[in-house]
Amino acid sequence: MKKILELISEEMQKAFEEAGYSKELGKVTVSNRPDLCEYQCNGAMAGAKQYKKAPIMIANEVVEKLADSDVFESVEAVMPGFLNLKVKPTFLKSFLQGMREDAKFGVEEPEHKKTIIVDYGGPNVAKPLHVGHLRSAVIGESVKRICRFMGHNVIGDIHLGDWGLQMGLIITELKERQPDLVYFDENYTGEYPTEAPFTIGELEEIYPTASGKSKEDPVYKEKAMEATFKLQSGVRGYRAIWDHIIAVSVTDLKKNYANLNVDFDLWKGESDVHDIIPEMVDYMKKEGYAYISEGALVVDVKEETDTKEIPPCMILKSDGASLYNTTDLATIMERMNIYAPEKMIYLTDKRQDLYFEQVFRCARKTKLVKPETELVHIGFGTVNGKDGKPFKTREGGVMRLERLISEINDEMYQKMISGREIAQEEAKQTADMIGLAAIKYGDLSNQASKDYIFDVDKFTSFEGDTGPYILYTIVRIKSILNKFKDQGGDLNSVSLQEVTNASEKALVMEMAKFNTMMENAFEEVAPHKVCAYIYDLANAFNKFYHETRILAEEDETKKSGYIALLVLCRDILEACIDVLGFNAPERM
RNA sequence: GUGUUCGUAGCUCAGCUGGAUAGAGCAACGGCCUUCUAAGCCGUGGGUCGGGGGUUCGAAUCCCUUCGAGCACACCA
Repeated sequence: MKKILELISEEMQKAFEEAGYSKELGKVTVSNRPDLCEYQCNGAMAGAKQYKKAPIMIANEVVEKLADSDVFESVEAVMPGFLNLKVKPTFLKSFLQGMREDAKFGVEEPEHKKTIIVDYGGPNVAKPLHVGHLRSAVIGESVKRICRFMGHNVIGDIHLGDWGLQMGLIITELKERQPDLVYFDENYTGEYPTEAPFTIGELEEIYPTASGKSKEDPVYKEKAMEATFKLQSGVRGYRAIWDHIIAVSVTDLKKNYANLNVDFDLWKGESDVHDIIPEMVDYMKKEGYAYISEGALVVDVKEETDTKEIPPCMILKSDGASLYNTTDLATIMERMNIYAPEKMIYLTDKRQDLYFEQVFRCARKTKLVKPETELVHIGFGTVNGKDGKPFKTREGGVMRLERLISEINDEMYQKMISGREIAQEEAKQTADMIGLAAIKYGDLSNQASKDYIFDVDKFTSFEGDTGPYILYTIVRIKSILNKFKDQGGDLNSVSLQEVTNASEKALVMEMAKFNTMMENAFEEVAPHKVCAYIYDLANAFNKFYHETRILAEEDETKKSGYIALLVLCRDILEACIDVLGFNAPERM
């Protein structure tokens, strides 16, 4: 289905051509002066120089050609040469009808369905999730869903940090505490226990302890590195402990991500590519891409057009060990082999911009990917507290994600139960939904690349441009539709009508922007555009709502049109919040 | 030092592929609930778009310069 601006522009372009001007001038945009018109075209001014004519003269000639247009209700030429446009209700009605009949409200299936891998989440096993993990999860999930909505084949990969020194640290600390565990007995040949010798709570305490010790004690650090090496070289007992760590940790991670309404198609980790690293390194050496520099194996990624020095991409450290780059490149290689994606989108902190530039260049240069494979890094800003510094708890510690969520949800719960009768269970469930919407919308409505202030007070006040406001609007619509059904109405038999008043027309024009907006959000990988859109749409609806008596409307045809409009509006809003990764309750 | 991102209302942010009077939310002030959920709606005040040049009929938007802030610059991830 075409976009509304395309249809309007086509009509305008025809008029420009008929008047003897280039059709490119007929580009129409949404008006930035809604008090004057609905859409505008500035082509007359752009063409003035080319045709050596006053813009207003060109504009007047174009106006004449549009005298009996099916699209425009009015076309006015205004000094110095603006073309101010209003569209006909019949035109809007048929456009909206098209949206209504389409499962994706006018978003077309792509000509070519791409396979896209979204790499986000990136938690380390055995470490609890904290606010820093929030953005990757929330933005990544939304990016994944936007791509999916656009009709592509999308794979979300959590890309666990499960293979580095941290694993050696945990194993070392475990050995210090429980040296008699069977895993540390080199002569043991039997089966290892199926139960892990620790809980998630213990694991989360062990890691920071071990990490602290290794920073102060070189001997301890040496042990941890040795343990890491033993693990990576396949020592049985160490692998068995590692399996436990992963199992315990992943179970906990799944629970936490589920609370955020985030789910991954792949739970791959750095460990998954460990075995193919030698193969990749050999290939890079053999093809002459990689060489030894200052003891380390590197690939040059400089380009002539660079305005700055780009350091080479390091493949192996001078001690021969692999590093982050190595696993990322090996992961790219593996993904190309298994899934052959046409696009890979990475979500990490924006401080890793240069790093990903190096990795992407290296992957291209060494032909791990095809020349046309798109590699995209979306770097997001840090989450700061009200003071502008990285977000902390009131006591100054790192804020765990679980705690953050429960604090917000508790606030929502209090709001739910104050001054009204509601079952405790329903209040709890609804509070959780609203809390999640508050957190996610609060994050997503900011541009990903910017740092943002995570202000708990702001999030729990839920007035204005917030997730709860969006949910509230949806709930309002649902409530009206439910009443309509209670009064014997049938949602399937209502039909759209031509708009009759200003706020209704404004609402319809907002709804009509949907496919344009979604395509734009996809192309720019920008969930915040979806947020901005539903905020505008919710505003347009609420204004319409206040000016219009819907259920009390006596003209049945008109009422039918209102209800049809509400159904479509609800469906669009719900499609949008689904893409953002949250849902609306029935009541709130 | 080099590169990079950014600087818009008291605060948090949109707008940036050039268009008419620069927009929201919060905060402040004032209206609107016997009528479809007031977590809402309507209104008032608040700006040299960091500064200075330039391109253009027209610049918050593009170019240059300058000031200020954040971040990154091979053996961490």
